[in-house]
Amino acid sequence: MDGKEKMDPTGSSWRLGGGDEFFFGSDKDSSILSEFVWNIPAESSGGFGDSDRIDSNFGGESSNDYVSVSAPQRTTTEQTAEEEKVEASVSWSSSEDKPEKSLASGDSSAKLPAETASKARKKVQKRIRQPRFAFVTKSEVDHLEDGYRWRKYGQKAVKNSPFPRSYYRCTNSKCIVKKRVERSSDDPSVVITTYEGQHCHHSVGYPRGGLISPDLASFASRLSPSVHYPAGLQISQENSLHIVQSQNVPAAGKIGEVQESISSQPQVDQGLLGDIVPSGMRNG
DNA sequence: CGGTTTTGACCCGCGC
DNA sequence: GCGCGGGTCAAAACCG
Repeated sequence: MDGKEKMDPTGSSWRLGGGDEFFFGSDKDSSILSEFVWNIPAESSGGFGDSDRIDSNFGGESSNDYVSVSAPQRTTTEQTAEEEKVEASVSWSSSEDKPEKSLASGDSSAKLPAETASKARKKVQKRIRQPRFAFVTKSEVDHLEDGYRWRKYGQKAVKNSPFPRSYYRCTNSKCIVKKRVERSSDDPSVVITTYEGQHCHHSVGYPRGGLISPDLASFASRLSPSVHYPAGLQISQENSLHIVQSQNVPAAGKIGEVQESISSQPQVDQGLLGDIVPSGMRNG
């Protein structure tokens, strides 16, 4: 049971999903966040799901990139009015993930009998890892509204944590985005949300200029290794992320502006308009 | 009635 | 090769 410790809760960084991603622990991020002066106007707390355009390419080419973004957030306070601000730490990572996930999606095989299904399952065992990023959020609600609709498809007890981990999948059949939600065993008030993949559609919400997770997602997804960001971030290519805090971020309540700045990077968004899926996956 | 959640079983990767 | 832990499936239950 304790033969293999995959995680290192005591470390300054956490390893998840086989060590693909790093992000700052709650204890650390608090200090980090304090260095990051991401001021989000209260007016922007209109809602959690206002991402308009989630279109960006994960740097699929880059082998190991780690990006981390930290930013104080405001919850939608749907049911947690006392939760004024949510501190979030975002980290993103990508690895050689091939979009052959369609196989596992079970598109070709319509409905197989239980027998065949189990067999088919054996064949379809290529678990492809999508680029993903996680962010730590201080919130009382574990499942934060992010503008997308999710369907829970599993829940598992986490080893070093008394809290279970929930698995969600985007309800959009064409969207392969998944996310995991779990509470930090170290700080129950912290929720760790891990997104995997990219939405190929717009959120169900509407643009309101709020800072919400999809925005962060899109934001983070645009980041490329060894690139300087207006947010004062610098990403190292050495499987470890470095946050070079230096000044206030211009994220004056609108990550979208930041996206604009970032979009000037190569291979970022080619005006795909939501079709971030690799050309190979795009089935007209 | 359709969509979502629950939950146990199954599968896979990894470390030993 | 084995055991463990994580991730996913799928049927049943649940809910609006």
